[in-house]
Amino acid sequence: MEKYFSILEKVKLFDGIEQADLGQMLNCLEAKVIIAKKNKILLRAGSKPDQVGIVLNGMVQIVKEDADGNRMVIGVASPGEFFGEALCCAGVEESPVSVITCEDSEIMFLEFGRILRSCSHSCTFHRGLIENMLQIIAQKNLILQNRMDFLSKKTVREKVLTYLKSVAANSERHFSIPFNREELADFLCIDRTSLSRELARLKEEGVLDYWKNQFTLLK
Amino acid sequence: MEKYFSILEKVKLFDGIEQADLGQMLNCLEAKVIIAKKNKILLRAGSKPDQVGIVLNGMVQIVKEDADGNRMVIGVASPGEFFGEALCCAGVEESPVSVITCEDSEIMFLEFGRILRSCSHSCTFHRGLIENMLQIIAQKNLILQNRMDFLSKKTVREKVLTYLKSVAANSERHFSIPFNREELADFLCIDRTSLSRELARLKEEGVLDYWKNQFTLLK
DNA sequence: AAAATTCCGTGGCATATGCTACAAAAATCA
DNA sequence: TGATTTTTGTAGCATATGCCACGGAATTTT
Repeated sequence: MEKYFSILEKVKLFDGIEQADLGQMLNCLEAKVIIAKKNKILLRAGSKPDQVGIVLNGMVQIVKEDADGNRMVIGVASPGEFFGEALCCAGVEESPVSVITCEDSEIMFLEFGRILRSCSHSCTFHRGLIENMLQIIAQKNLILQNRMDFLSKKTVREKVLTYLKSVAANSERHFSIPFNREELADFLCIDRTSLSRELARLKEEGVLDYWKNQFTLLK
Repeated sequence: MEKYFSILEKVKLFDGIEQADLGQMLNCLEAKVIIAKKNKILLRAGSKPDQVGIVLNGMVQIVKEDADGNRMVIGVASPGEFFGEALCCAGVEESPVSVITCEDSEIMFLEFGRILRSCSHSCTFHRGLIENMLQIIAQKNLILQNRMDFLSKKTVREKVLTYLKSVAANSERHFSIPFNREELADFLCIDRTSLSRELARLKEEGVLDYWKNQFTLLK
């Protein structure tokens, strides 16, 4: 297990846990590491999620399939990130999503029940784990909420402006965004060319100025 | 405090807490009840949220104001529901939302820090509280996630079908929804008449049948 | 039963938007 | 440097969609 310590250190769930305690903790949580080939199913939709997965290396996709069998990727997890935690915490019986490796990967699984319930050794880190978990999920919550703010807008213009303003709120009138055009369009769930067109209009109207991923809100 | 017990019983956060423990617990959590007139600000955007509010009676709105000062209602809480929990758990420093009474109301406030950290009396219910909190937030998470699924669709048709399928997945091909047309349109963030039009098309094409809020998916 | 209100569908209309195709610019690579 | 790929903007087009107005049906109130 020790060889994974360097990556485990970066896992948010373990924030504040002493490196020295890591070994005992993993033991207590019944940590198991599996080596998975590409396209291996780690969690099957419909089954009950009772483990939290941590990506040690490689990459996994969280996918959802609708009734017609169309596969939709709703998220990915890279090394240091994890999956299944919200499902476990919510206590769902049938997972609405599947989790699949999209590269050869190493995955660590923790028994969720062991995170919540202190073991007989009364390990001191359980409280920290739970607090971290609470914080992680709550933050995810806020991100989703925030994202809904502009997804709920009807027009392209509103979506873009709402997004840009929400970014600007945290910084200056001049700022850069972590997306190129296509990614931004995907993020806002709109067509790329419609986005470009609307940005051009906004610039022409003097509402904002931009160059590549650098934006300035005017007025 | 005792007069509030009947409503507190229904608060999810207290699931599994014995009625007999309620008094001591409220004391431990530094519960305070305030009586607020309509339009009283309970949490001001920009301030640090460190209390969880429980609506005992009346009603509150969770509102967000954009840079232009447009007020947008993003949620309400009725008796038995609470607010501020996700913000506290996430540890945000500046609340992105305000909370305002929209009727004369009675509100109970709990110190969030007291929920997380056991007090010196080592009250037995803390663990239960935290588990409840975790579950509540995680479930909210899944609801948001689910809602994003159809909000992210581009066309009215896709949004409606995705929504109806997600409802049908939990029941039969024949089912009813908890919305009338206008509410459904609001929920899906589309125009009501566009919704009616698209439903008419889908019926004509034999994709589904409906009467009021009763739907049947065909094919 | 009459009146008022809510709910729902339809038609007309302007236009915003998705889509395709293409080209210029920028970035990356050889 | 030259070639290739990626990124971005623009134009044309068909149509889906928001919006307004209206009317009928259903429901509630008086």
